[in-house]
Amino acid sequence: MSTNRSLSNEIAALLRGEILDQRYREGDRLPSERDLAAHFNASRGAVREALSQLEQIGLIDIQPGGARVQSLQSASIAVLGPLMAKDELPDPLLVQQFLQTFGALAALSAREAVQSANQEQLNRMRELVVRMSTLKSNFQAMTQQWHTLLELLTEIADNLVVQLIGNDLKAQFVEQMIGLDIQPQIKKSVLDEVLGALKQCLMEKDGSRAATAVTRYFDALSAAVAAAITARRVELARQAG
Amino acid sequence: MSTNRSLSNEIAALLRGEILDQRYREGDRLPSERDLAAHFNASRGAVREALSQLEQIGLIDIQPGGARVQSLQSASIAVLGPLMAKDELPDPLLVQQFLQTFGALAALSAREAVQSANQEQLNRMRELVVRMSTLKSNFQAMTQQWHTLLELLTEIADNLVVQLIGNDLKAQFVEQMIGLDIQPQIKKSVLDEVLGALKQCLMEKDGSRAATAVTRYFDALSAAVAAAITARRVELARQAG
DNA sequence: CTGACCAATTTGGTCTGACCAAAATTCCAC
DNA sequence: GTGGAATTTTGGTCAGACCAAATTGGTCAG
Repeated sequence: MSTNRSLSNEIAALLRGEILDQRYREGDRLPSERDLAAHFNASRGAVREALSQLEQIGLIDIQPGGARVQSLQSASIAVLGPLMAKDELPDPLLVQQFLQTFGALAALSAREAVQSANQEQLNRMRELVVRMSTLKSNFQAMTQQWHTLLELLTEIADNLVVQLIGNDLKAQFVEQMIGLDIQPQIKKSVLDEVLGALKQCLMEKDGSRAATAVTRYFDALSAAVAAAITARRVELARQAG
Repeated sequence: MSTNRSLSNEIAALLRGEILDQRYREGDRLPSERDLAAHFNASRGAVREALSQLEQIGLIDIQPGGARVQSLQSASIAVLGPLMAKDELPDPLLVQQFLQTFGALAALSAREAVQSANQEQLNRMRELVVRMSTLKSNFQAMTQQWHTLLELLTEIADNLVVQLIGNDLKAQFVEQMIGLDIQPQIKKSVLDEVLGALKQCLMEKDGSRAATAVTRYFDALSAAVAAAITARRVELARQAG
């Protein structure tokens, strides 16, 4: 997807980077399509397609008379990926917010899934949770299990809105994070609590408590990941300075 | 935004509608850009910009050799608006899922906002909740207050990810709903419970309970709106038949 | 000097026709 | 049949042109 190296995509990426770097202020006019074409040594058509992409994600507003930069707050999710990839390490706060938000949606899925699941689905979920309990020491493997569980939850919950948002979030986030090889430290006690609660919820078909447990996990995860990124940032700064 | 009546946007809307109407199956090849240009009596450039839009929202995948339709499940949020506007009345289930999801994000905002608010912000929130208590009988006015409260919550919570998702959701949803003039029936007892809980949470700075209260409200709201839409559908069918 | 009005210029939207590289298709030899 | 080469189709890009709307700049009345 991001590996699409067409010229218009490259131009879009460059302009997007400049806007996210605040090199234009909100409301500023971008150079005209003809100027941009000359600047990038491209045709107007290629520039137009690039600008069209930026308009789709809400970064600019194209009108006869000129394209204007819009405020980041009014953009769409699609800016998150580039925003996080801007620097070598993503902004810890942004990552934390990202995981918290993802957690909120996962909690909703968990609630609905547990409430509406049939016995066989409950068993499948339970299996996954049990298997996770045996992997507490291996973060990588456990994360894999979490992915599987979350997929199962969204499948059972069958909420198209959550699914679509999840698509966008994953597209923006996952490819950024896998390369970082972050090893967050989550307290074993929290993990035990979460997994234990999940097991019980599955037996009692208590969706609300399942949501609470998932929220608890993502709270811990987001805090731990943010801490890990901050630590690495400090380390990088020490090496550089 | 949607009123942009440029040719390429019209073509994009038409193709989008055809895809959402399942007139192409997942994996099917769209007609070539040249064929589409001839079909719509437009130039290839205009068609290309339209296709580029559809690719951005994940409905199609453009590759040398042809553009292929992707599964709806792998698309982006931007398809929700057109999907709901497809028929005269939106799908009740989709609307319900929409409001539930929105509620989950609102609950997250509420939790973070209440936890991190200073005394002045707490007072402002409290004011809004109190005012809402006096408007229980007027759904329209109370909804307005809810909007204000949610805006305040997101502002205080200051979570960019939630904000961006909220932008997208509102862009897809609000303009569809305001025209419907739905009057959902929410039990007074639920409203009392929610508002009372909120008041108490604000005094005790209990973010988690605030989240629970917001969730409770949106659960009731989504069920009521879905019921209202279903009722109107039945009525329409009766008139038509 | 200010503000309203008008003309010239700039800018986005579209069209036409062309070329290239990669994918898809066809066709042929084995 | 089957595999591979040749052909066609398709997306990506370029160049130059025209139109309508918006911007800009100048002009003139107050």
